[in-house]
Amino acid sequence: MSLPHAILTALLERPSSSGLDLTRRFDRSIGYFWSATHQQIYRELGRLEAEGHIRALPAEQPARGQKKAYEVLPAGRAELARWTAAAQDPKPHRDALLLRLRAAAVVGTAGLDADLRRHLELHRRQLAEYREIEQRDFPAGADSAQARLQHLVLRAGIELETFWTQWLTEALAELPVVDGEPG
Amino acid sequence: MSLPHAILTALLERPSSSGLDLTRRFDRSIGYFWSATHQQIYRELGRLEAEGHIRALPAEQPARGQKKAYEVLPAGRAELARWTAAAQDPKPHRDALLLRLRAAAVVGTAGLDADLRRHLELHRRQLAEYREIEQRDFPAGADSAQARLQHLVLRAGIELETFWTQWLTEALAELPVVDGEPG
DNA sequence: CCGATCATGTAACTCGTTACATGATTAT
DNA sequence: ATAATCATGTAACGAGTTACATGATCGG
Repeated sequence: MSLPHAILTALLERPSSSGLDLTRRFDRSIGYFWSATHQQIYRELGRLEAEGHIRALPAEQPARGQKKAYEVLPAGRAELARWTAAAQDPKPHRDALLLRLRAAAVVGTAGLDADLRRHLELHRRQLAEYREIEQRDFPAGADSAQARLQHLVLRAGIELETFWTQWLTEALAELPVVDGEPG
Repeated sequence: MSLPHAILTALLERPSSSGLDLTRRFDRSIGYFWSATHQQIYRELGRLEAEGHIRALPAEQPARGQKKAYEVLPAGRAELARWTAAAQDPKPHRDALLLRLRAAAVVGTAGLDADLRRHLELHRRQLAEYREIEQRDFPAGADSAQARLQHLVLRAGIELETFWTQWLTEALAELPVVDGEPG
């Protein structure tokens, strides 16, 4: 149950955003570690409004096709603070790439290298993007408490992408030696 | 669509496993990077059998409560090989812990440290477990192609857990300075 | 016999995904 | 006008989760 809290966070970071505004920010920013489609976001905005956690800003529009901006209500901010401090078990991992390598150990690695190279390239691009954001938004020097936390989260992204580029490079180096169908 | 392929891999690694055998191995081993509950596994075993990818070993038992062992059929092995080599886009990330820190940047970090310490301890234990497995199953020396791939996957787990323990330590070091509700 | 546990399954629900529908606004 | 795109939704489905049901086996 994290999507409503992701939306509350995004709405507090930028009040009076619309569904589409939020959708765009779930393609970057917040979306780097919690993705969501516009269908999910509209559904969840409806629920959050029904629960009294957010409200649509008054604008007497007949809805469909018209922009609709929201703001977080005190109850929504309280719920987000509660959730942030609450104990939560880490979700079990699911990584299709690691699973594929384990499968390749059984059925062979034929044809696998092309997609590994593609993934390596994707991770390199993501890493470059994170580093640009870091230089733009977190230049060296005095930071507010808020900025330090945001920078910490960004560094997690940078270090994870760094890991994946290194690991994929290593995997590709091991692959050709192993090539060909066994059995 | 990775669960059926995770099951095919597990079944090829150890043929004539039952649903419960598989369930137990999805709590470790394969489950370290693709978790699944017994309900998911039984449902998927039914589908894989209906598709002709696996078959129940003959044992004339009336099913309910009786052990039922499966083996992978040639069509299942072919499907696994196809899936392993096929291009697949990486799934968008979802990390509740990073989301919580981003939320904490907005609503404050009060009460967050306890759960961060708990997560740190969990990651330390997981790392220790991976290192034990490495020493037990991959001692230094000549490896088969299969063992080298399996070791590569395990090293990914080790390096990811290493990252999280370091990052959480850093996060906890930054936290107290920031403490208290803003606003 | 009886409870614990092994083993297989059903049912109901939520979350996420994919495809499609509909109205409003803007540029040509 | 009309095509593109902005903006908000509906519908159907599949994967994953939680709670429960049922039969078999084994130790006391």
